Amino acid sequence: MYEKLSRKFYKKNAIDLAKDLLGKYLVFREGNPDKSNCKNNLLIGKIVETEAYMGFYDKGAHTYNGRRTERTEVMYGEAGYAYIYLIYGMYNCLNVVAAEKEVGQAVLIRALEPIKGQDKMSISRYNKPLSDLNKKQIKNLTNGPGKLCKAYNITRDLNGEDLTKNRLYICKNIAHKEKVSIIEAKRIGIDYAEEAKDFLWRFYIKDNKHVSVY
DNA sequence: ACTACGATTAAA
DNA sequence: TTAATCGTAGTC
Repeated sequence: MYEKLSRKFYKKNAIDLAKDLLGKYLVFREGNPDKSNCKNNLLIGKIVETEAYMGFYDKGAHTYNGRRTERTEVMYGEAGYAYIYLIYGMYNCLNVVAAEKEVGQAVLIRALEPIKGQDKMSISRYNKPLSDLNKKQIKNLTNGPGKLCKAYNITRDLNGEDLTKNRLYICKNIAHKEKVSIIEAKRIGIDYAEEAKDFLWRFYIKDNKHVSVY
């Protein structure tokens, strides 16, 4: 019932991709993807919140004004690859590269609703089994860009990972097609971005309880 | 080489 | 409201 998104799906501007990714499923296989027992290592979360970073004219984007460095190189590459960077010296953020090559757009994955592997996520986040977590900790498993990377054990050594391959990828549910109501809001944490800080380029599923800050 | 700071989080 | 924590990017 889950079907992996194709390269073509990602080849659109970051705003459209950010909206289209809502309600899709982020899947990560820990360990060796080729092993037959890999179902035990599967982490799945529904994407409930995203932000679009639109490249050249977007003062909030790492690629603003054509800025091109070793770090941002992946953003200028082909769509459907993971751009992962370290923020505030201690948290990783996962992005999906959008649009055509050389455009420099990406979508930040801001929050997930845990679907499968919550026990593993709990260990990664709190170094404690799920049964030992309090209500707040359960709510906070994956409701932020740094939190979901911690829960999935996603770090920068997965930077540049091809999301059409078998380790980290995104699926749609073809058995159960869900209509998502999308709320548009200002992006978070880019107060320095002048006029761009007010653009409504943050998107989340209406009424979903796993969205990050309101 | 030196420095300022960030697409965040958790705790006070 | 604030500290934590270090790679990145810009400057010298």
